[in-house]
Order: sequence, then structure tokens, then C-alpha cells
Amino acid sequence: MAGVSTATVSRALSKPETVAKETRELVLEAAAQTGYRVNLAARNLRSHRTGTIVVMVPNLGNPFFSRILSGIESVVVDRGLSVLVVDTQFAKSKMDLVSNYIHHSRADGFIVLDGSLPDEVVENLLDSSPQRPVIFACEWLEDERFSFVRVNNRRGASLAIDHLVGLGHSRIGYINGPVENILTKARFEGALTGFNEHDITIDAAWQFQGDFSLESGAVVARQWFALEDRPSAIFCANDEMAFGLISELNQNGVKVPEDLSVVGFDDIDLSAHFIPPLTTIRQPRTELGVSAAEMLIKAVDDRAPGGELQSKVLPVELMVRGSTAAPADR
Amino acid sequence: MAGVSTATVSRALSKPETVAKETRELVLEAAAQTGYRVNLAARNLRSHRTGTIVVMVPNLGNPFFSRILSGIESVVVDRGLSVLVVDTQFAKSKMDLVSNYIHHSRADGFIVLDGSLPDEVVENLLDSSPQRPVIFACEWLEDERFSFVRVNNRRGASLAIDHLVGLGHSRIGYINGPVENILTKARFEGALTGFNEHDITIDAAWQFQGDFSLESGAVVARQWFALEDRPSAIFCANDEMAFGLISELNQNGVKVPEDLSVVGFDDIDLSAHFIPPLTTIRQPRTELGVSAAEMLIKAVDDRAPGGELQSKVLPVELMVRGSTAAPADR
DNA sequence: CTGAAAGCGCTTACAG
DNA sequence: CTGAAAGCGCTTACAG
Repeated sequence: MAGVSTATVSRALSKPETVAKETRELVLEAAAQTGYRVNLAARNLRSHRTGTIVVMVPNLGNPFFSRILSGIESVVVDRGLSVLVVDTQFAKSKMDLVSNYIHHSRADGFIVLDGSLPDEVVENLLDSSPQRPVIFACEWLEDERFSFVRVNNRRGASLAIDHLVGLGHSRIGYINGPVENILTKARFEGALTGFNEHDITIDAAWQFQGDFSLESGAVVARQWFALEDRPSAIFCANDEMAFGLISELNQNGVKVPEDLSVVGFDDIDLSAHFIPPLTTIRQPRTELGVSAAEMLIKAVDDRAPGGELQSKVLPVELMVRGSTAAPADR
Repeated sequence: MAGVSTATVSRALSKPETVAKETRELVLEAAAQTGYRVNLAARNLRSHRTGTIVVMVPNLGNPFFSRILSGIESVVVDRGLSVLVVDTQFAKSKMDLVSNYIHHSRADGFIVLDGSLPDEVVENLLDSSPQRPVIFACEWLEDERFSFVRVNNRRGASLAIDHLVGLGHSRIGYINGPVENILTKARFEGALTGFNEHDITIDAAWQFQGDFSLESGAVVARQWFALEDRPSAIFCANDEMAFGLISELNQNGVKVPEDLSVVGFDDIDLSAHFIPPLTTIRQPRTELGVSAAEMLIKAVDDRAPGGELQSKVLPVELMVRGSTAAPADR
């Protein structure tokens, strides 16, 4: 219709600058009139690109991750690329699909929000050919071979302890996240740093084990009741456990912050609207997703064979709200 | 390596039953040894399938939708297909991408969680060729040309009113969702049905306008304070508004349920752990996603040209918790 | 700046 | 049950 070859059409559409202005306009007009749309499967087959980013999420149903995903999506789609999601929750049964993504022209790159990926997948990520860039976001691996973006979890945790100590607390408990989790480790280390700086030791009986769920926070509330000697404040490795804890205590007549101060971590949407509003460490989730996507797209565009590793650590912020107060005995 | 043609390899892998057992085993073994993986771009190009389902989500960051997405993902991935997500939030700027998905071999089918899709997209969905099956889930369109799965929103709302009336309330307010939203309409109709059945009229001053957000619930709390004549109970079109309402009331010394009974809708994870635990209408979100995915996969497999429309209405359930009680004056 | 031609890696009628 | 051959719709060196 434009009176040119398919080669020229292809160029006019994909690399307009390589085509004479007049030709280009002819082609674009014809394309508009006929409603032409490229067949992406064909383009991908031929050009060895996919226009797709795979995001591996540990648990899609968790609002924490979905907000990060949202940040990723906004950037990726802006660039005309697509987002393929995989929930790695039951990764073993999905290994085939995942390695298919990795090994065959399914993705131009990967963003991984799961720091507990099975070794097999990790190796696939590194060994695939052609090697695609990978960015870990939020959670990460103790493995120097990957780029990552995360917040300063250690500092967040020590800020939380500083805040409690500043209010006059010295009897402080801690609810840990799932043990193997990298965030759990970093936050616990940060909390220990905070304790050390203030010459406080943490009673082993005041270290509770949770798993980041609301329910595990509620379980800790019952353990807290069973203690003879109770802490006056508890720092929770995430907000959801704080909610579970406060809610269960409340059912039993224990008031926060009058009877117990509670600090969370993450600052999810509901934290500001909980009762009481939760003092917590803010983790900029959307920004985490946006940064990860930008880093990935940069890496994809550069296509550096080995690829230089990138890393970015975003700041956290202490949000002081109603769930913390000076201890009652002070 | 197996000493057969590529055609036979293809058949052994895709349609094993069409190949002799011995040949098949030879091929499979060779494939395993060489670590062969099909190139999906090529397969898709040739077979006019994509192995991909596109899910359009109104707001990925909203935990409500992400849970449905999670249900979809589990089914789709189990079937060896992939999930491509689009956040339709700022759909206008994404129209190109979206119509590309629709018009070109990007997806075998669509699941739409957004009942407020621009008309242009809706027409694209219907006019594309080849026509791909579309399932609306949770939200839907007042358009008989689409399959859908949803819950019985009207019944949910009338159950909520029944519950409040059963406790002795006759002065009942209502917080509406965003006006054009289909869920808003259905729930409001259900509430009206409930009011009619009990011969209760709802004061115009007690109909509040929200937008499903926490903040809008908080705004209603302030409006409630400004009233001279106040309702003794409020039914909220979703849980998040109920949280915002209760939290803001609480800041100002108003206790739920002593001073005001509150019912929500959805039963999100936090509802059972709110203070007080929220009485609400449970909407099975994961199941909604699972059903939508199953319906879609069925439609894709059937490949009926026009395709018979399917529809499914899941039941709701009243969850009685601590946010409702008999009115104080009774 | 443009065209002819090859080819990406599969699948699928068609023959046998 | 299997193979030879065509072709899905593009892109990209290569020539000119």
C-alpha cells in the first residue's frame, strides 16, 4: 500500500531514523489506515527479544508484595514492555515453568522479590544463555553475583529500638520473622545493634518467633500473657505481626500503648488507620518496585554481556504514631 | 540424536499419543539428555497460540485484587500457561499496549477485574480477530455479551441490613462506594432491599459517599460527628472504609460497637484482626480468581467460535464479629 | 536510503 | 506411525 518492501515497513516501524522521512510517513500512514499491528511472536522469534519482564513474587496475595509489583508494572508498561508474574510460593511444582521462562526467550530480564529461591532456580538464573539481567528487590540473596535494590533494614530496626529507648523503655521484646528470611536476619541484627548501643541486653524469653503473619502475632500475644516477667515494649519485624499482637492483646484487656508499646516495620496502608495508629518503620514499597524496574531496563538496554552489578539501598523512616508511649512504671 | 525427523520430535513432545511408544521414548530421552526446551516464541508463531492469559487489574497495589490475582495465577500456572498483568489504573496512557495484547497473539484469553473499562477497550475485546474468550471477575459489565464470575453482592448487602435490624437497629446509615462502580450499585440495591423488607427508610443525611479507601471512611467519621441526629449503625460498602471510619471515630472517643455498630463488606485478611474484629460480608476472593481462571481455560480449550457465555455467582457469608451490637438505647 | 533473500524454531496438513 | 516440505510474520545482514 505504501509501495515499499516489507523490509522498509519493518524499519519504518522499529527504527524510524534509518528510513527517509517521506518513506516513513507513507508507511506510518498506511499502517494507521489498515490498523496494522506487528505480530509480536514473530518479532520475538526473529529478534531474540521478548518485550517481557518476569517478576517472581513470593506471595501474590500479600499486599506488601503487590504494592511493589504495582511500582514495577508502572515503569515496565511505560516502556512498552509487559510483566509476566510468577508466584513462587509453591515453587517446586512450578520449576518447569520457571526454568522455561529462564531458558527460553520468555523474558528479557527478571525481577525477583523472593530471597529464598531454591538453589536450582538461582543457578538457572546465572547459567542461562543468553544470560538475562536479574534484579533482586526488597528481599535479596547473600550472593555477590546479583544486582539488588532494598531498604536499609538494619538501620530501620535500630531506629525502632532507639525510639523505644528514647521513650524510656529498657525492657524490650522482639518478634522475629521466619528464620531463614533475609529480612528477618537484617532486622534482627539491626535490633541487636540498637540494643548494644544502649547497653541493653535482650532476655531470651522476650525473643518471640513469628512468620510475618497476623496469626503469628496473635500467638505471641498469648505467649506474652504466659510470661511472669514481661517486657514493656515489643518491636515486631513487620506490621502484620504487630496487628495480630495488638488485636489479640486488646481482646484480653491489654491496652496499647498504655500497657505495652509496639513498633512495627513496613508501614503498610493500614498502619496509619489501625487502633491505635501504628508506630513503624516506613519502607517505600512503590519506590522499591520502580527502582528495580528502572535498574532492570537499564541492564537490558545496555546488554553488557557479563553486566555490571548494580545495587541501591533506599532509606527508611521512623513513623511515630499512637502505639508507643513511655512505659507505665516511669 | 533419536534418529527421527523434527516433525516426529515435535509430535512426541506436543502430542505424545500420536507417536509410537518406542519412538516417543527415544525422543523424550534424547530431549532430557540434551536439555532441550521448546522455543515458545516459535511455537506460538506457528500454532497461533500464546500460552498466556492477560489479567487486567484496576489497582495492583490493592490487596483486594491481588488476592484474586493469586487465585488466577495458581490455576493458570498449573496448566502450564503464563499470566501477564496490566494495571488498568491509568488505562488511557496504556491503551496502545492493551489493544496490542488484544489484537495480536499476545494472549489466549483475558480475565478482567475492572468493571469500568473504557468503552474503546470493551469494543476491542469484542471485535478482535481471532476473538479471544474474556471473563469478567468480581466486577463486571452491564453488558450481556461477556461471561463473568462474581459474588451475590445484593444478597450480601441485604444480609448485612438483616443482621443490624436483628440486633435492634432501625437507624442505619450507609457508606457508598465510588458512584459509577458496579459493586457500589449492587450493594446499594441490596441494602435498599434490606431496608424495604424491614419497613425502614434511610435518611438521606445518613447516606455517605465514599470511594472504597481508608481515607474516605475517616472522612465519613467527621461527617458523622457533624450530624445532630445520628444513626446507631453504619453499613460500609467495603471493609477498608469501615476501618477508616472506626479508626477515626476511635481517635475521637467514639467506641465501636458501644456507640455505633459497623458492618463491612469483603472480609479481607485484616478484618478478623481489627479492633474490634469487624463484622462483615465474606467474599471468597481466591475462589473468585480460581473460578475465573477455570472458566477461561475451559473457553480457550473449547475454542467455540462465538463461544457460549458462562456465568457463575458465588455465595457470600455474614461473619459476625465484634463491631456490631444492640443499639445503646435499647 | 531501500530491496531481495535468508532464516528465527517450531507445527501441521499432506503423502506414504 | 513417520517424513519432507511449507510457512507462521517478522528482522537483518548484505548489496546496491
